[in-house]
Amino acid sequence: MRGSTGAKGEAPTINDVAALAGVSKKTVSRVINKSPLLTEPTRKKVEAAIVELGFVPNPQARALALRRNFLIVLLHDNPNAQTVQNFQKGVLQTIGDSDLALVVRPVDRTSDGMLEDVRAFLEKHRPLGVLLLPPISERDDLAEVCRACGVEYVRVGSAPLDDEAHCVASNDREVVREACKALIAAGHRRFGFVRGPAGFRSALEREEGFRDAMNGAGVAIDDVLFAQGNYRFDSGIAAGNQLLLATPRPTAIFASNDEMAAGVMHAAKARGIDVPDDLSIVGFDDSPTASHLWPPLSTVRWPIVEMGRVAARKLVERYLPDIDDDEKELPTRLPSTFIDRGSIAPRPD
Amino acid sequence: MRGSTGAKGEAPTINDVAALAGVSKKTVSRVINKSPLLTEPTRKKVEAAIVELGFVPNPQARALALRRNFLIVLLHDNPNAQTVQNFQKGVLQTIGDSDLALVVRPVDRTSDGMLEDVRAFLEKHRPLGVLLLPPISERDDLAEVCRACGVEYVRVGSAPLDDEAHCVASNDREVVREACKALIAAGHRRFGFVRGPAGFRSALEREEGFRDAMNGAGVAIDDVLFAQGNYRFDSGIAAGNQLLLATPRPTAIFASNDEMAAGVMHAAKARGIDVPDDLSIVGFDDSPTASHLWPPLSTVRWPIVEMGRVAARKLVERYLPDIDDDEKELPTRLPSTFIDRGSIAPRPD
DNA sequence: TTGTACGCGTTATCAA
DNA sequence: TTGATAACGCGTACAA
Repeated sequence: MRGSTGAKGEAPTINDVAALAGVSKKTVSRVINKSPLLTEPTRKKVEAAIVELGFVPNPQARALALRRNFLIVLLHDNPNAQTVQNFQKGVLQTIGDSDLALVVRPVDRTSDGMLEDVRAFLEKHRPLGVLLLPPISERDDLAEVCRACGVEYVRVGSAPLDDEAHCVASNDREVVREACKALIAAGHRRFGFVRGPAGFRSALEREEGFRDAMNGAGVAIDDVLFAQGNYRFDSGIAAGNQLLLATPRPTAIFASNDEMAAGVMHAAKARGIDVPDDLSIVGFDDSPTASHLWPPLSTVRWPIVEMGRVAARKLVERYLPDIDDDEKELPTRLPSTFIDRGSIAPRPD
Repeated sequence: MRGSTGAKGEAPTINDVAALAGVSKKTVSRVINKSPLLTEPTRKKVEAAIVELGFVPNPQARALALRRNFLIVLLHDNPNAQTVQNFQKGVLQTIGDSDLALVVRPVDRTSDGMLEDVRAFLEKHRPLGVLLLPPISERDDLAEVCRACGVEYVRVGSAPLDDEAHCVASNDREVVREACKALIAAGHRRFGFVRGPAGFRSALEREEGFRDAMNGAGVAIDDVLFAQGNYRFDSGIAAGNQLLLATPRPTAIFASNDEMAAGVMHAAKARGIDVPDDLSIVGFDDSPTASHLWPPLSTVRWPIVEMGRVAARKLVERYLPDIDDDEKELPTRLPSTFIDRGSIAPRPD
């Protein structure tokens, strides 16, 4: 399989190809980089030599000469492992057979030096581009750091966070509205809402969607019980305990993510409140947990693999225009899906 | 914060440092690489220049000169996102402030070209080392590819898969035995066991641990009901349905991972069998789902972050002997923990 | 203990 | 359209 002429056992270089094809290094380089000003016979000759030797361009040398590494960095501070994983999957679908590699870089949003750390990392590794996952994708100062370092970026979020070329977004507000409409259609009028952490765009969007649904159905917001959460399981339990103590008790609770919805379900079970007969619950994320719970949790699914694919293509396209030119326009909005499982039942009476 | 002398706005190079310090490039190089044969004043001079310029060695140039990239590759084909994530966390704790970067590379174990893909990837990117997560860590041919490419590797597994320098292992057999002893101590004598996929070392080790416990308690293996699973939720449901149909019904089921345990729990709930009053269940992995289920699932936790830390150190140590020389020996066995939550109850009677 | 000259494999410049 | 030659920034013989 390897180059049949790999005399010294070492990988063949551009010089070997040039010598074999009887041309100069630069011409070989032009073939590699698909320069348009090449004679067809020259190109053929070189390509034949490349195949014969099994030549593969050395990425280290290219990186040095181009002052740019063929790397995509996935920057995230995401507690949801499955989301990160699925996004990676999408990115890798895009860069699969190319020369690119994916570097994963978790960061600590609570750290003071975070911004400087990222800047140092980017200046050191000079990646082609950066992919930003929420919640840190929401920070404009991070995007600014990327620009300052001359590194392209694409941000992923619950709603558009930047111009079309630099973001990929879900439609949290609309899909939450739709999910809540399902609760309303089941007859519910007494609602609880578990908020996501303050300052998170996703938390804001989901709450807006919830409010839209309430308004649309003529449910007074004043009658809705709100509880603050932080996207984690424990905060869901606390919120559930708080909401389920109220009189009259809500018959339906929307939690801004699945972890908290699972917590609400815990709180209900611990109080002998049956889900869904006494209480309907809807979450957000379609985490693995959602389908494993009993009853299976109705929730919302981001098209996260697709988002990874698209985000990576937005990033890579301008550097590797040969990737799949003839493809459709790259969307900025990738709509989420409401998945109605078993945690919604008609209002108890 | 940047070098105050960064005249052209470009990053300072080793030449700038040499010029400022009044020494040669090589001397600067020696300082960077901590060569022992340097005068103290020379070193000080150079270090002062480095700080003044804010010089950071260019990794691309180093990679080219050393014919080696300062990259660690995490190779995995692991369906458990949380495991991968936590392992990454551990790896990053080790390489945190160094020049290293972590490249994540999912592979498809079912693909024919997998081995060649990995080889091509390694030859192209020339990483310092590779970290292998189960189940692909169990494949000796993959380790062989690493050796052939001159790339160091460390394998992670349920039991030692290689010599001490090249692996980090849990003690699945022992900890499963311990977990099952808890079931026996609760009075259970009629067991069901849900197997992991055939050919997986982890599946084998866990079954052996289960058998050890049965033998130790004088429970005849012939009286145990076995069901085959594939580590996925659906197979857990199927296995649960199969086991719970038997007469007499098992009062305790050990599932070889949490996903399948959740499936068993589903099957039980769907049949109106109460967990844990009618049926005790134990899983393995301590996935996020485990604590979110109702009742919370008793399970086993790998010290996966620690494993990532140790595995990375085993890999990096010989290349960066200055990392933390004065640390303790690096262990090969990192014992797992049995976590008894709410899914075990005394045998019903 | 330090410096000189060259190599690593690719791309860029600019002339032919 | 092609080629000779010089970067790119660092490491290593080998000499001093």
